[in-house]
Amino acid sequence: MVSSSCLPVAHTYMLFISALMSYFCGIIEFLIGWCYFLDDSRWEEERYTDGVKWKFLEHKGPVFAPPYEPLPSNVKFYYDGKPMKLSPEAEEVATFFSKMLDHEYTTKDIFRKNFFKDWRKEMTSEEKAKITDLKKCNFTEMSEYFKGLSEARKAMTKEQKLKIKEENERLLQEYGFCIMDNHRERIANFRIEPPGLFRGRGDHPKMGMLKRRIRPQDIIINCSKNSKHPEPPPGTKWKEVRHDNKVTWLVSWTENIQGSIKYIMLNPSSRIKGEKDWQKYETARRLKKCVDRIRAQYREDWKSKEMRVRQRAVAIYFIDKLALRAGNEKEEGETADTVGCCSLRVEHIKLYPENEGQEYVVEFDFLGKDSIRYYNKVPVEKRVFKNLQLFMENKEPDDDLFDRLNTSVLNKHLQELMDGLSAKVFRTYNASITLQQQLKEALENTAASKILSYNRANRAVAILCNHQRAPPKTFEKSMQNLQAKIDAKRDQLANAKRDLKAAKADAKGLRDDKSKKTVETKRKAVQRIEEQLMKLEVQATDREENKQIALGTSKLNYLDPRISVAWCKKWGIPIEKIYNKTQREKFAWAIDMAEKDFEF
DNA sequence: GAGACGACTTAGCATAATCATA
DNA sequence: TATGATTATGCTAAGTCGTCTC
Repeated sequence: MVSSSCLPVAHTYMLFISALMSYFCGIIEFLIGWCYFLDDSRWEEERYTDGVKWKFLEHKGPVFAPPYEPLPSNVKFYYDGKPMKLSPEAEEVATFFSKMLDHEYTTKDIFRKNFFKDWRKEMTSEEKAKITDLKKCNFTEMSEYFKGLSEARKAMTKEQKLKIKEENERLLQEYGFCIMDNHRERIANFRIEPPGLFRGRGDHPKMGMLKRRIRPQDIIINCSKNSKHPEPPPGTKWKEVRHDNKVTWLVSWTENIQGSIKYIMLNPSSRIKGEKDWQKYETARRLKKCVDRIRAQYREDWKSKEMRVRQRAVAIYFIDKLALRAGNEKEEGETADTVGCCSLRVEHIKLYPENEGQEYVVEFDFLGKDSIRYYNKVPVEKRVFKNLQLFMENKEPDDDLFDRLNTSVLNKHLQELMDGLSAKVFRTYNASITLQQQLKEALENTAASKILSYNRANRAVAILCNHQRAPPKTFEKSMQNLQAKIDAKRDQLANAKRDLKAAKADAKGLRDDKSKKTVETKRKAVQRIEEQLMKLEVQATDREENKQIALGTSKLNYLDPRISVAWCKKWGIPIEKIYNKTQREKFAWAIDMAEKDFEF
């Protein structure tokens, strides 16, 4: 819990008011709730014990995907060059494919094979008998039709767009919020995922499979007994209505691709998510206090007589030093072949006793989460190197590097070293401590360069955590545009400087007030242009350095927001320069409680 | 201890909304 | 005011990790 000194004045004041009015027993509960609504200091509310997440939960249930609208009769599907009217079920699935025609997915064999197999399941027996080859299917007319619709949407009048916006807002107000205990909370994803073709990442064996439509009878509702239960659409029933207050979800269903459960949960701005987020960073701060001991321990364990201990110790070293993920085992053939630390295979690393002037270099090359490539060459301690050589001895490339280790064993060990410690805490800790250190080291002075140095620090973390993105499609062009702007600004500056020089010469000869004033004006103009130029140059550097790096993920999930808030307060940088609206909402708890002297 | 499962966090991409500029 | 660029938001896949069962 936060110390009472952190409580905002407004909150204290409201509590005082409510204390004064406490004899109005009937309204006291309402008042407290009202106070929390107003001052947003709900992070300081008492927490439940025994895994209870809430006492009261009421919501309106999910919003279902709109029903399928059959194609107009002039839009045709062709098989083997001839138009063919499809049954509504088969047609719907065909539209999913046609909407993706421009995407690389539809050129991939696995995607096409999976799609065709599932599509055929939706066909009538006549259709099934006729449509036997995907290559003979022509979806272009359908594809053009949907492109047309999307163009039409873009070309809508202001009034039409406004109408849609209003309808969305109405839906949001009705379904986008719930009441959890005393608060009206925003729901994250109140719309059920529409049917479509599964888009797995990387070489996913199930890409292209049909993601089926979710119906009310697939839905489990979770709410409190004494709440007004959400109504299923007329003529339908929920699969189940349950009242489990040990979980935070409001709605769940089982998806058909992997058979996993999907949930509707609250928005990151909610009390329940904010508190959890805060807790996560507090655990990472506890790791800071004992990380030296843990590091000494795993270094000691590199020498252990037991192979499993040595493997564990080297794995923790990687997780700590390189911010690798834990690496759970995955079911073969069910998902893309990706790995993390514990699931690394021999083929994923190469050992160099010497490389480019460095000793004991390990080269990592593997696909991690979301099939993002991790490539890194790092020098390691001799003992680690020798251990790795040993772990790889007499193994095939596709054998596990750490054959005596899995995430369960690893996390059990970490839990023993520190309460609440698991592999992912190292990522949070190393990310946050890196940001804090880098911000301390940055010496820039102006607001613009301060923000650049913040972005640099953010970038260092993104690189550590290997958060990559595809370079934006418009990157080259936008870079050229920016360069053109910089060139123009340079010319402008040269002109302004020449003007200033001339004005100075005039003033020297004339020695009157008017020409002195002119010099001053010209001087200011030069100054202004210099500042503008610097700003542009900073922007160009920032953009270039960010080409393939995604900053958002670390900002949102790994960097203790209190570090950023404190930094903003210390240097008088508006928080809006660092966090946009959504981020400010998510980090409201940190903005509320962090002072300029906050230390991670 | 293995394996399945459930609940939750973390992730990149697509699209919508907003902003800047001609 | 239209258009293109940029940023914010939405979407949902893919991880982590604890618990339960055998």
